[in-house]
Amino acid sequence: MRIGELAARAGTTTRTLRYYESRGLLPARRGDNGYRTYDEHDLRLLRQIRTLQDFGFDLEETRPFVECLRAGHAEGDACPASLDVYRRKLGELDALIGELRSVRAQVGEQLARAERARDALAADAEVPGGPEPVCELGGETP
Amino acid sequence: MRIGELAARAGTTTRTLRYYESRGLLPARRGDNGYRTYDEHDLRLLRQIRTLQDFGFDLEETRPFVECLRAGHAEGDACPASLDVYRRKLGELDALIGELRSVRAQVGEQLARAERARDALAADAEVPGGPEPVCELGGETP
DNA sequence: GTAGTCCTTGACGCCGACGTCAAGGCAAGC
DNA sequence: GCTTGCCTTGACGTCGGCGTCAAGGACTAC
Repeated sequence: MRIGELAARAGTTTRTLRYYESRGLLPARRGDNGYRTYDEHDLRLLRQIRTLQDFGFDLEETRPFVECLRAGHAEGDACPASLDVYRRKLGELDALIGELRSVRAQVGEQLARAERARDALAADAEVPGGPEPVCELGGETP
Repeated sequence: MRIGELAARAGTTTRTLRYYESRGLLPARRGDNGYRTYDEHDLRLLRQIRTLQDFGFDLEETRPFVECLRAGHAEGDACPASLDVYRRKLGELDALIGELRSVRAQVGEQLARAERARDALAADAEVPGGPEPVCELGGETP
C-alpha cells in the first residue's frame, strides 16, 4: 500500500504521514521506485496515533504507544511507559478541567454582576429625572 | 508615564504594550521626543485586558471591554457587546469542559482496561508454564 | 564628554502540526 | 507519444502572543 491509500484509509493526509515519518514516528519502507510502502501493521500504528491525537495527546506522547505496538504487543498500552503517559494525561486533564471550571465560575459571576448593574440602571431610567439610559454601544458617546 | 513604567505597573512588558498598540487595542499619545505617553486611564484599560487574558480570552475578545471603558463607562462590561462576549465565552467553556470530561473518562477507562490486562498477565505468569512476563519496555524485544 | 538607562522602529524566532505550492519523476491507459 | 494521476523532496506559510536581538536616538548623572 502506498502513502495515498494509507492516508485515505486512516482518514488523514499524505502530508501528515510524511510529517510523522520526519519525526521518526512512522518510518516507511521504500519500493524500487522510491515510493513509500506500508502494510496493515502500519495502519494499526497510524490509527493508534490518530486516536490519541483525538484525545489531545501531542505527538511525542503517542510515541510510547507506537513503540509498544512495534515491539510486538497487541495493544499500544501494554507497556508501562504508555500507562505512565495515561496517568500523566489524567493529571493534566484534571488540572485543566479544574482551572476551566474556576474560570467559568468567575466569568459567570462577572456576567451576573454586569447584568445586575445594567438592570439597576434600566430601573433607575424609569424614574423621572433618572440617569442616562443603558449603553447601547456603537461607538459615539456624546 | 512612559511605556516602561506602565508595563511594570501592570506586570507586563514593553513588548506586549507595543504589540497591543500595533493591534489598535491600546494606542498611545506621543511626547515631543516621540516617546509613548500613558496615563492612569490607560492603566485601567490595560488591567482590563490582562484580566480577561488571564481568563483565556484572546485579544480580539477583549476589544469590546476596552472600547466600553474608552467610551466612558466605569466598567468594561457595562456594554452589551461585552456581555455578548461573556455569554459566548461561557458557552465555549461549557463545551470545552464537556469535551475534556469526556476525554478524561475515556482515558481513565483505557488506563483501567490496560491495567486489568497487565494484572491478568501477571497472574498468569505465576502459574507454572504461564506466558511471558509483562513488558518492561526498554526497546529491544528479542 | 561620556557612561548608562530608557526609548524608538524593524525584523526575525518560537511553538505544533501540519497546509500549500513548486518542480520534477514514474506508471498506466489510450 | 501524451495525458493523467500519484509519487518524490524542499521549502515557505499559518496562527497568537509575544521574546529577542539590532541599530540608533533621547535624556540623565557625573
